[in-house]
Amino acid sequence: MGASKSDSFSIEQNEMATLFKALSHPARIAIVDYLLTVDTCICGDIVNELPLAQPTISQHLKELKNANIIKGTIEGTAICYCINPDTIDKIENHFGMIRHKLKNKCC
Amino acid sequence: MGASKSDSFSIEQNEMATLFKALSHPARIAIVDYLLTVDTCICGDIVNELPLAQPTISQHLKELKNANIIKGTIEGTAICYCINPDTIDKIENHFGMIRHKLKNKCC
DNA sequence: TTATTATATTGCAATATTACGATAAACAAA
DNA sequence: TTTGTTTATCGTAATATTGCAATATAATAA
Repeated sequence: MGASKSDSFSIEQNEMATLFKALSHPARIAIVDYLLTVDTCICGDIVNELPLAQPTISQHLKELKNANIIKGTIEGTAICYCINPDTIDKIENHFGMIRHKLKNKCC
Repeated sequence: MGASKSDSFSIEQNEMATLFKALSHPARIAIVDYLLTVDTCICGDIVNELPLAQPTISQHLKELKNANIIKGTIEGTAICYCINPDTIDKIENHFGMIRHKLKNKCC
């Protein structure tokens, strides 16, 4: 088939899968890394930082934005992209839950 | 093209992307969830828990194992799969780093 | 108005993923 | 041995992802 049976899983499971999918490509990890090293949030020069064409980077940015991992605000002609700390919190909480449940396990 | 330009990114970036890709499907999130709710680690019955055929689940387990998110040890005819806490640590550390770097940002 | 600059969208080819039936492999029990 | 039980692999169809050239859009500058 190819399409995932997302109906069969919980909303929470689908949400987490969507977040991880947004982070599942090295270019998108690199974009997040870059956003974290730049002092200001003005980030139109990501194109110069990565070995990918502008449309490809625009596409990766869109996926990160759709997943709420970054947010972008228009700043004249440029766009200011930056990390959305709320989503980072969400992912951290998920792993906190995993860590908590692991405490009582045999592994 | 379709293939990602993994050569162009750092080893660390590729590693994290691989980990997130392993978690980027609701069925694999559900498998991790299930492993966390079961007291013992004997997990051959995941097939009964998820609405997917046995070969599909075997494939998802293989991907989780390749990414070191779970480990499996042979237990007679069955296989005991369980979470690999080391990999959970690795992911948590990554977000710890993100959180740390975010402290000084404008977002 | 006409550039110029920054970003997004479209369209398409190459590749990867997902799902499952059929089958194989490995092992225990009868 | 044969039978059943458990897990893995093969083959294949349906779908999704990736990357980029070409083009479009939007805002500013001249």
